[in-house]
Amino acid sequence: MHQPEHLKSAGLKSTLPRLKVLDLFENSKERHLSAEDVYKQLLGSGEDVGLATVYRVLTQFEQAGLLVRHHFEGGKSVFELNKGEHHDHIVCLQCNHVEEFFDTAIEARQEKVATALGFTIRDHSLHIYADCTKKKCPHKR
Amino acid sequence: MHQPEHLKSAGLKSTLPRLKVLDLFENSKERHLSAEDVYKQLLGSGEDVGLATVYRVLTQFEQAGLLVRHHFEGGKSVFELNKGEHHDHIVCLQCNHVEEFFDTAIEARQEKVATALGFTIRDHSLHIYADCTKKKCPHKR
DNA sequence: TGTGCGAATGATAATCGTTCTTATTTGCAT
DNA sequence: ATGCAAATAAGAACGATTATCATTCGCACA
Repeated sequence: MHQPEHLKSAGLKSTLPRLKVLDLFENSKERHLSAEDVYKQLLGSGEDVGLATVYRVLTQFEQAGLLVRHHFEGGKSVFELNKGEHHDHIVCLQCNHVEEFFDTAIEARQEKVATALGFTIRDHSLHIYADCTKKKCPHKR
Repeated sequence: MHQPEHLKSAGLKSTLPRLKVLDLFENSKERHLSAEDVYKQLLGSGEDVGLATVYRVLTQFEQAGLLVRHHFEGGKSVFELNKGEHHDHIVCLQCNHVEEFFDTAIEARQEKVATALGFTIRDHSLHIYADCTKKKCPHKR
């Protein structure tokens, strides 16, 4: 059920809080979770973790490449499992659900634009904030 | 020198702090300023404004459409004069200078992607974080 | 040109997300 | 089993931003 190997290969000890957090990301319905989300869900599951530990673990996982951090509007960081391939995000303004997408043309144009301006891209983020066109927003929050 | 009309047409009283802030954005070398930047520059010019007022004024100007707010990485909001036309940003990782660009192809693809996923775009932000390719970063900070 | 009132200000406290500190506990090699 | 470095939990501290509130100011009107 748990994957201590993931942690070990990342040079991290296999501790309870770390396993719990990893588990949460692998089994949670929402791919994108904030530190607060993680903390509350763990508390709700009867786990006894400190908020500070959650923040520390998330940051460590980010540095280890297990998680990716995003800065959406609203001031709080959001994390997701690192699937390896980059993608951008559409955030539903109704329910805050996050949809992922990847568009080769957009990626290519970004490179072109940056090069033309004399820059070498290190990172980028494209966030689209949008309304779901369906009558009732289908994404459960 | 000052433009009380701008304020009046926005439904805002023409007060000293507001005129000073507007002036700063119109005459400052850097187009992109944080609340702290504005506060320090005003203090440096001998003005006696409160930090709270700076935050209040910036938010009011944003709502009035005079300024646009951006959330770059680093946790603080950055503002710029609203020129009317949308554009995206490249942030220099060396000096934090912000360069603006607009690419029709990228904008079009975004619309296409969002529509395909069943969304109507309300807003979006594309931030490219990059290194300047010149030996010495030419942008003064 | 005063005068009054509601809006705007500045000082400071409060809030929010996040990080730091420290004493205690834990994983794990021995 | 045992020891020790690493990890933890609790709470203090932090930086950016917002709220509170008593005082001051802009401005319509007399």
